[in-house]
Amino acid sequence: MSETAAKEGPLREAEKEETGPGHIRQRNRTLILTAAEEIFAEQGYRGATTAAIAERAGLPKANVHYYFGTKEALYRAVLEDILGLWLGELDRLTEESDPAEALADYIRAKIVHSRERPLASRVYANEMIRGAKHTRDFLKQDLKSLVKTKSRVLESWVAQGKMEPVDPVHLFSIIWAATQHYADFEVQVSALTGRRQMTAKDYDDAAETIVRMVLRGCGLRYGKA
Amino acid sequence: MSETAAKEGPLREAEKEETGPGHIRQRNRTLILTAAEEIFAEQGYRGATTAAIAERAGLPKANVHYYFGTKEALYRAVLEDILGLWLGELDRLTEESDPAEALADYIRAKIVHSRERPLASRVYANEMIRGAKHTRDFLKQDLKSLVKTKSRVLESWVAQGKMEPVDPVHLFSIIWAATQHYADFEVQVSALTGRRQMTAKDYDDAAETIVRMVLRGCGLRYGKA
DNA sequence: AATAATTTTGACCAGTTGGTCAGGTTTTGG
DNA sequence: CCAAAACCTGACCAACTGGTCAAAATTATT
Repeated sequence: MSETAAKEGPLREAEKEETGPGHIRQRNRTLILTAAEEIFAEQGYRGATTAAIAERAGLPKANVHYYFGTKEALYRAVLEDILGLWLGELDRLTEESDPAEALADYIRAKIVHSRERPLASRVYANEMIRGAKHTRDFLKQDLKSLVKTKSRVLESWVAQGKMEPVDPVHLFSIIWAATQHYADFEVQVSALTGRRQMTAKDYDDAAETIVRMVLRGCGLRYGKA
Repeated sequence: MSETAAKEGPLREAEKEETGPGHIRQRNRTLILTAAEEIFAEQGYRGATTAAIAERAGLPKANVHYYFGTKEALYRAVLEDILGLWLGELDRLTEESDPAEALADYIRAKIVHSRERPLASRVYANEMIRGAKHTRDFLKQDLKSLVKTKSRVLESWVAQGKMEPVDPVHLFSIIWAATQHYADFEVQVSALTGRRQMTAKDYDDAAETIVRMVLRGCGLRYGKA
């Protein structure tokens, strides 16, 4: 993991704090959540064991239960962390913005996400594959209404003559599928490129290919065509 | 599951046979493999239990071990079944064929696959997410060489002036991601459309949207643009 | 310093897991 | 019809599972 190196201030981030009430709670919860994301991503929900999570976090198993109670509660906490990241990313799609620019920015941002937080993507993918039992409400309420809102933005773009009509659900599905693929199926992509890991250029090329297909698919200009 | 109703002949399929040596083996192995695909898709490798597979197959657990030995061997058998399906689908991409037609056919065929065998897709997705520990050789040998072969087809299309250059790895990645998304993330797509399940029209619309983006992304004509 | 609140953790438990096996039943081939 | 091969399965096991708990250690508050 590359350091997100902001210049060291007196207190770079809240989590840098090492005294005060609740600081132990904060630190250990973060340790456990990070470890849990790794284990859930690698093993799935049922395959993940609280013992493995505890070991990865460097804490005794009983400590994990002290902070999160049950394995399911911990899983939900991990998912909520991830969904927090997911939402609010679509902000750049507004009626005023230029469709080509906004969509391209969004796709590139999603690819950055796949590169920087692949484990989060994998936990989410696992949750969907298994039927989204813990995420039903999020899907049917938050995500659905968000997509509905953004659909109106797309409609307004079409009405303004800025782009061709496209089914919004399928547009978003394709963008999400293509971008998250590089997190979830990284091992397959790496096998095909012949490299052990994907490089920064691989991710950039992926983003540009997706942008090109999506923009032209929406009747927008990209490159020479 | 919709019946693949071919007219009832005296022996519609080999598995219809009900006598002869090995017919019990054949029937039970199929029962177990089908059940295993379901359970592995729903629960992942570690989450699937041999007891659950046995119950779904309608057989005692010991019988599962009688035919497949270990859970891992059974999992490998399921994967091999699936990979058999995957390969050979790319046959329609040849130097002589028309790129737009061939790619569109391929995408539509993949979507049909997502609709008809979503469980297979989910088992495979799970395997990739978890690092492809049982599929390394397939990826690095069979799949890689297949993509290399098809890359040359794409190159020849470009050389013939039939299409613009596109990175083949990313092209296939996007096609696979987008098409398989409708199997793996069906619950998410359904939540967004507001229907409990995707309809035949949903799959058709999905396919057309993907075809449109891919063809235009490759500098090929689709629709009015 | 004394007390209260929080945190830590080894030991423990009941239920589940993949896998085994011996002794039985059924099917097959002659 | 009979012996051999194939098939079946209840009972069992050691390892592991999520979760509990009470006593101890640490940290916060007065």
